[in-house]
Amino acid sequence: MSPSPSRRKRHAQAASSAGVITLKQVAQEAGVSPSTVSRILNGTATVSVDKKAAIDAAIAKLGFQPNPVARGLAGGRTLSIGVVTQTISSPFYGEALRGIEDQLEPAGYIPIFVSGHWREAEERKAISALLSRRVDALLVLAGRLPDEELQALSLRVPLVVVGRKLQGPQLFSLEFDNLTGARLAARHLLDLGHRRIAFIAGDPAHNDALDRLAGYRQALEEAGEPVDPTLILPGDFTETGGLLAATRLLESRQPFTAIFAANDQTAIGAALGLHRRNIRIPDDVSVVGFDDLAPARFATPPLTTVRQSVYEMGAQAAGAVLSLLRGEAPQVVLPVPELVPRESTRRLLR
Amino acid sequence: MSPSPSRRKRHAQAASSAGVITLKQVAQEAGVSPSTVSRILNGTATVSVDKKAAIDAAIAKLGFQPNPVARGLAGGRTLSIGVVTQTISSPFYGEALRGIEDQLEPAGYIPIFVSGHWREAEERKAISALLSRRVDALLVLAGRLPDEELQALSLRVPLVVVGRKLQGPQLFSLEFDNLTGARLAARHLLDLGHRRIAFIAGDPAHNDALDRLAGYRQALEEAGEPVDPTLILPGDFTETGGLLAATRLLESRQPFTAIFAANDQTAIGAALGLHRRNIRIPDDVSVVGFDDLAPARFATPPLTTVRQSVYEMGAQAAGAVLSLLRGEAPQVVLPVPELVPRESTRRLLR
DNA sequence: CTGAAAGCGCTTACAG
DNA sequence: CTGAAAGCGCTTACAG
Repeated sequence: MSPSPSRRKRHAQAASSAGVITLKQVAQEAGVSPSTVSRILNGTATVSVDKKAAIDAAIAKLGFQPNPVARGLAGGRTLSIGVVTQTISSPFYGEALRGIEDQLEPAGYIPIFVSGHWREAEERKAISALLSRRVDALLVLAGRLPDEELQALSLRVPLVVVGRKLQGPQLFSLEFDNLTGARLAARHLLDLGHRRIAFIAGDPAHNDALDRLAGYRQALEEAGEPVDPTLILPGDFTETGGLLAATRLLESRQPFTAIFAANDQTAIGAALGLHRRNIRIPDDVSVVGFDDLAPARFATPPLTTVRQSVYEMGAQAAGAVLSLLRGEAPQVVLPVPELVPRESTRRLLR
Repeated sequence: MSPSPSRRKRHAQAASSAGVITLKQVAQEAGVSPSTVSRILNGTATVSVDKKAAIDAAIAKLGFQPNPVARGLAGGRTLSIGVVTQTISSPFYGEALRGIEDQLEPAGYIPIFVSGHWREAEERKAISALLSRRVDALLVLAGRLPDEELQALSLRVPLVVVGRKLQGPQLFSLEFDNLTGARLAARHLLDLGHRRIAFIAGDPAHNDALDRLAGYRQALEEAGEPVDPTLILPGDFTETGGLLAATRLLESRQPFTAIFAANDQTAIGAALGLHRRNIRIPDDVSVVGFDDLAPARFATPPLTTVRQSVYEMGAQAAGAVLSLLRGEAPQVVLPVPELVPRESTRRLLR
């Protein structure tokens, strides 16, 4: 008997995914060594023209697709990017993820989305799971992790952060111009003659929220209007938060003629709160949102808001990741925020 | 000089992710062989109590986390599940993905979401990318792939499909009870005295859409009402589709007192169409949606709809994947559809 | 320009 | 119950 002649077959079941072609088979077909195939695959060295042709032909003929898992193990690259999102089901993150996906796909990278749910511990866990899967880079959308922690993280893996101001050799961040956007929104209301303008804030742990509040204040100050703290209500970027805030505002009996909400979802919740008390938009109260996502466009009445392309933000962030991976300095140009007047605002009648 | 003494260090840069602990180090620390560590990790064999204790201690001490990439290569498992979604940014898919994520996470699996955008070619490409990454199973949400193709796919990899009726040894599918749900919605309108009830359909390539239409017809027939084909308008499950359909309906000058839309997004688009013509909901026309997602709850007025837990659907589908992976027959119990009456419908006044 | 060989970090028949 | 060894499918210094 020949000694263990079936050794080769031990892993037969690992290849259960049918007749998967390996690099080795391509090499055989092309009459070269696996190393050479690998090299042309990775553009890692110059290869003679005829061999390249033979290999290309073999790849095409066999329909070879390199196994990213093996590449990951051997080369330390997995062609996957870990993306830490907060609430995968919100329209905001949905748009951003779409931008990321669209940008990464043509480059051959695949995003792996994990939700942090605005909880520090969960974000940390998500990142650890992503790292253990050897993602090539990380893209963190907002969240509550301390800046220092992200800074430290970027020592281990290329990192792009949305909604912070951070930088480092392998660290890049980008932000909307929330301040300008919010000033636009508030000024729009001021221009329409509104003076008692309430603001429903976003999650205070979120830079965007802080900047939008600052923009609101600034616009009022620029117009020489006092900032009345009783008109500033807490919110959390959700419809429920907006509904609650509007209800509280109404109960406080503070006079007001307009509401500027920190995002569209908040504005829509607030609109419902007004509706419940038979207050009509825009006849009785004007409402402005922020983001210009689908819910704003299709609200009844359609919501005046500030357009920030969340999709573009996602795409640019993903582009920055790709730059970092190539060892280049990311170059991003975000579209400037723009006011989109629709039917939820109107001139104040005296 | 000793011959190539630095061989060992060649891959130093692969371990760039800092001091990653390997299984080998755990074995050393515990004084056992790597095989044994692997075995207790996988529960693959009974191991003596003392060794197990030593290994557990070593794992804890070193903070060892097995490398899924290596596990994938060696064992043929990657602990990742490929999920083909259609529009990652829609509220519907957002909810479903959340359910999937929540179900998979505690089991140690990670979902990899890829969008098919309702295009056959893209779905095919997505699946191929997922397979090349050696996902352990596939979860396909709706889409346009022919049943036969999915059937064939399930020969290669465990497959769960949402929104079809398919089965096989490694194939499982689950569906909402759309027919019942749609009958509930239409009957609600009939009970309120409506007779001229328009229906805005969903994407006809989608089973859900067909079943909802069938439910609408059935309810009318049961009530002895004629089904008027001029009151059945095409749609595509989007707000824009709903808006267009409502506009066309109005322009057709067909009399109607209620609209049943194939999903919430369509209903919201239709509501905007009515609003543009100064038709009030529910005073002039009643509107019913389907799904009960956030946009329905926070619409103005809040939308009467049929509740189908999309989240639960996602979670159950993911649960089915896990069952398949364990070699068990999936056991799913979907909540029954339920009518949620809100403010967009009211009794027809004569 | 190119091949042979070692290695990535695991898993798993084999053989006690 | 457990170890030594081969192998998963690649990549990459080394040495021509």
